Amino acid sequence: MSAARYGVGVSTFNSVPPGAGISDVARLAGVSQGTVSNVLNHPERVATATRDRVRQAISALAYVPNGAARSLAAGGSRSIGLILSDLENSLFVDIARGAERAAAEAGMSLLLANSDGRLESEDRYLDLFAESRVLSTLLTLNDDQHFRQIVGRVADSRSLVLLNFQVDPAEYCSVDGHNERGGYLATRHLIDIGRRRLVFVGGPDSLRPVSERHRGFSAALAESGLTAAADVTPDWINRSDGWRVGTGLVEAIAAGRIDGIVAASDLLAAGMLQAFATLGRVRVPHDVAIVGYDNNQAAWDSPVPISTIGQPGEEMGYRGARLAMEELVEGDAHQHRAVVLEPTLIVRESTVS
Amino acid sequence: MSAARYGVGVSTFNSVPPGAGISDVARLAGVSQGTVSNVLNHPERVATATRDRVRQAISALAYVPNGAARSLAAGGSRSIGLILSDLENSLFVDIARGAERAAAEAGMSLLLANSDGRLESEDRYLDLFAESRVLSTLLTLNDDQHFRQIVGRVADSRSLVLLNFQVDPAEYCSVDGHNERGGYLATRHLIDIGRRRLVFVGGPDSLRPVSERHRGFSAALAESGLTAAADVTPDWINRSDGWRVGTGLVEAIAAGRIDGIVAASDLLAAGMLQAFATLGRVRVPHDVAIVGYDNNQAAWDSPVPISTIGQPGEEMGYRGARLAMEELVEGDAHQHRAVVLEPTLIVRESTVS
DNA sequence: TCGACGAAATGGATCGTTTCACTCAGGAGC
DNA sequence: GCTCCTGAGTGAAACGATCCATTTCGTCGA
Repeated sequence: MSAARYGVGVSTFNSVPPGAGISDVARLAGVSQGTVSNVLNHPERVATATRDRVRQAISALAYVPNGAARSLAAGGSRSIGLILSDLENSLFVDIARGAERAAAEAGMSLLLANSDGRLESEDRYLDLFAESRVLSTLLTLNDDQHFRQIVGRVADSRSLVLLNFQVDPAEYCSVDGHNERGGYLATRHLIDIGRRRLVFVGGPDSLRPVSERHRGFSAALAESGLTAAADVTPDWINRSDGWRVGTGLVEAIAAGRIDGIVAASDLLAAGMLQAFATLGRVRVPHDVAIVGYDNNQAAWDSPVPISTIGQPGEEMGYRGARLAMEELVEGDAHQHRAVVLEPTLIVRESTVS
Repeated sequence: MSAARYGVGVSTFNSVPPGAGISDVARLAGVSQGTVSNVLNHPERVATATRDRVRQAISALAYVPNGAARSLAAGGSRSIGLILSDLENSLFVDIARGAERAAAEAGMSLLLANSDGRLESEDRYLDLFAESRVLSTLLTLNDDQHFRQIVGRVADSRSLVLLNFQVDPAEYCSVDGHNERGGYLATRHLIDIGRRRLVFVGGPDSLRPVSERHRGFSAALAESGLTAAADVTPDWINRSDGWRVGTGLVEAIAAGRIDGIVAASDLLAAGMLQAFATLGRVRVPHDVAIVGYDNNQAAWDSPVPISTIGQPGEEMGYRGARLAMEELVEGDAHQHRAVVLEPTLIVRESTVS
């Protein structure tokens, strides 16, 4: 978090005509400012009659409390920030929904931002949130490098909770899906339906969740005395990477050297499926069974609905926000925690017809 | 916008330990507060040497300006708010991206909120944004009723721009896709490829965009001297509605009474496609050609990629934010405008094989 | 009748900035 | 040598709430 952004150009916007302030309300209701403030924030301290009078004045003047003044005087906002790394991915939308629910329950509000996975945006929003004095920031992450860079700059003690990324509880709180178990479940499922020549189609090892899923894959194989039929590492985990990889695998599948694929993401799986469908030499699940990961829209929208590992996105968001709040309440006594959520296997037609 | 939300329960969070303030920086750099403020906001007013000294002090203390105090003193924030009605729909994600770009270009920031299409959430966030004194709010809308309810409560003069919804420029600025033209384009395309027995699968008429698309459909038919083969009005425009409708249409299609469908949304189209695939009596596009609307992920992820009408979502967000800013700059001289963007036909395999 | 008490309301200090009227050097022009 | 500028920096008054120590007042018990 850089200490400041210098030289913000100041263009000239006409500011909003100031509406009624708390003092106007107080005058109209014939009470002091303090009383109006109490009606707003501690209604129980104010006698019913007074309260009603004040409320009437409030509506009459269409008074809207000034959040800035409130935060300043109260020494902090009542909101938490959430920086999402990919709004296209429905997992993150679920996370947002869960976090918002937790915030609403606690009477707080949630500020959203979309970093599109770009380090500089993550940075910018971290700054912005710091300036807004949000009580806490939730940050979704999937890249080890980003993690290192970011935490290097988070100098202040404001609380930070990482989502979709597990870190040493000595450093931060985090909420993550159990990626290793997910990889295991996917692989186990393929083995259970009789597949033996399995491949893990992953992505760069810098993507932490991917490498963890890979570990689960290997564990399941080892457990059954199998070894991987091949190892495939696309550049990234998007649909187009799946397409490329899929094209490259057709030969091996047609030749019977591969009969099951664990993909590190649904997009990857969907891309492969498209490649297979286009090239036409491989039928799913007959010739090869595929399991994806994340339970994205892409998974059930696919030509052949894709079996996948469901991540509890909403719960991830909810737990993350709760964790942030606990951290606030407990203060120095707080011990960071790494919450790990269980993934679930969702069987669709890409593995059993 | 209700004047206030009463009785917000106040739970007790430990507030963030206050960091260095502007006066600490000033002291360390040996200048006045005013000068520090100038370094931050009007660097050109400060001599280079002084400027550097101040900046050093800023990093040394890890000073982060307090946004609340800033907004309070400056009489307004430098952000605009955007309330999205459906994060699952990629159109809205595009809108967010466009709005953010416009904001960033102007040195402003964008506050996001997801209303999930619920009136009460739209309301709550409108309130929240009003308290945050955002300069302007962008609101995506698709329902006539919501529109009426909302504007009834927006009492203050703060600027509001409506997205994905066209209104009388006497009332508000708005940016919308040209839905009638979109409906026309879709229908024209079907006619051009030789289909004659066409159906519009819509949704409740309260959904403004839907009824407009329907108008375009009718216009295209009339132009070619055709009449609609049937009229279908599902309860809503989601995948499940498509499924239901699709099931109901199979008979007519198989009998050759329908050979082309214009769907009011891609989800609707995708649902129908799924129904057809499952029931197995109808082939797309051989027996029936389908055009969707929105160019969602669902459209290209579908078993048969769906021809669709693309909405310029990113541009919609960008133009909306620009409009909001113009409104701010022009002040009273401002004339509301209704920007209407051209949709484009995207041909995929659901209409031509 | 008086004092004590508690609930209700008061009013001013406070939060951390921005803004603006001002002071102050020092250089240019006459 | 005098005035007049100009660019750089100062310092205190807002901004609009919250907070809290204090005052007011009605009631109750003795």
